[in-house]
Formats: sequence, structure tokens, C-alpha cells
Amino acid sequence: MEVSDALLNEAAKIYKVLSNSGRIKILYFLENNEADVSSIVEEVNLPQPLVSRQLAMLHQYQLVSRIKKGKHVYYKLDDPHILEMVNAMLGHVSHEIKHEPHHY
Amino acid sequence: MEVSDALLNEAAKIYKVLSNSGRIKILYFLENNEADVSSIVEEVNLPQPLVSRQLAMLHQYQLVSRIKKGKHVYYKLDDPHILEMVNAMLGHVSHEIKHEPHHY
DNA sequence: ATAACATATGTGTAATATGATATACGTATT
DNA sequence: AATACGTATATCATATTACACATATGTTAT
Repeated sequence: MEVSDALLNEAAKIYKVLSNSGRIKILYFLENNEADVSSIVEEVNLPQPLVSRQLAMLHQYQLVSRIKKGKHVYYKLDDPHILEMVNAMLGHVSHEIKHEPHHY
Repeated sequence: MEVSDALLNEAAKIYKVLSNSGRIKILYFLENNEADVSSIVEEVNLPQPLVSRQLAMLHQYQLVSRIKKGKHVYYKLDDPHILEMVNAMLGHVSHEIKHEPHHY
């Protein structure tokens, strides 16, 4: 396959976004729920400022969209496709873990 | 979906591995070729020690396997499935880039 | 044994990411 | 306007990552 550097860099950036379990957790929660920040905080059990920052990051890379209603800001998945990818990865690692743990 | 923390952490780790365009480049090159380190160095145009490091990392996470023949060490994809995921991601970002660049 | 080559590792340093804490901002309510 | 609440941002310490450069290790040939 022939891939441009720009594309590779962009992909790498998104992988970086996904390289944090808190952010993945948030994406998963948003799979089924459009949710405001407080609900997300409660669900993922991380301090609110941290959640806000991670949401900002997810939003910057267009993985989630947001809509403001009064004091609340509701986030939802912007691109369900991304979760399919995460699912594929989870399948991958779950096999790996079963068959043979990493040899660190 | 219900996902264990261990799984999420493992997935996050693999994403971290993929969050570097040099490493992705290497994986891509190995899609078609089993190759020794020198060939990879030549292909990806990065200093040899760096390539060795990244190969070590890819190997640690079982993304590539290696076999030693004389002075040469040949690497190949250990799990083609991972490249499917990378392909999916590249497709994703290429759409994104076309439709609307990120608003950094 | 030495030389030449392929690969890996050690080390230092700069850049970046992380998460905790404090605080600011915006909106609704009284 | 004062308060309360939801959310975002700033700041800081710490940890992690990245890469360059030097050097070590292992292998083959002379």
C-alpha cells in the first residue's frame, strides 16, 4: 500500500488520543448515551477537570461532538466508526491476553 | 458493552505503540516484505538505532516476530489483523482530512 | 585474533503527556 | 446582585516519550 506521510501522521495522532484508557472509557460510555459532563464524571470515576480536558481532546479530534443546553454540555459520539475500531482492538487484545500474555 | 479495566489498559498500550508514524511505517513495509533491519532502515529513512528500538517495541507487543539468520535479523508481521485495523484508521482519517480538517 | 558488518543497547536531554489542585467562566435561580 | 451549579481552563509537579549519539554485542570472513 502507498500511504502519504500526512495521512500517517494524522493516524498516529488519533492513536495517541486513543492511547489512554480514560478516554476510551468515555468513548464507550458515549456509545449508548448522549451524556453531560457530570454523568460522564460519575461513570468513569475521574475528577471533573480531567474529564473535561479529555473531552476537549476527543472533541478536537472530532471523535465526539457537543451541544450546550443551559448549564449542561452534552457530548455524544461523533463518529461511531471509531468505536468499531476500538472494538476490533479490544477483541485483538483479549485474544492476546488469553493465549499468551506479553513478555515485558 | 462491558469492558474490563485490564483490557482497556492493554488496548491503550497498543494504541500507544501505534501512535508513532515511524512505527506505523515499519508495519506497512512489513505487510509485503519480511525484511531485515537494514532494509527497513533504508525504507523508512530513520537512523538504525531508532529503527532497532521501534522494532523491539513492536516485538514486545507481538506486532512483529523476528528470526535471526547469521548477522541479519528478519522481521515480519506477527499479526496481519493489526494492519487491517491500521487500514481502517487510515481510511477514517483520509475521509476526515477530505471533508474537514481538524480545527486545532 | 582482527576486521568488517549487522544489530542492539546505554545514556543524556528535550519535548510531551498526565493528573491533581485551584480557579475562572457561564448560566440559571432567588 | 448574590448564590449555586455545571463546565472549562490554568498551573504545577511528575512521569513518559522521543530521538540523537556513542558504544556494545554478535556474527562472519580473513
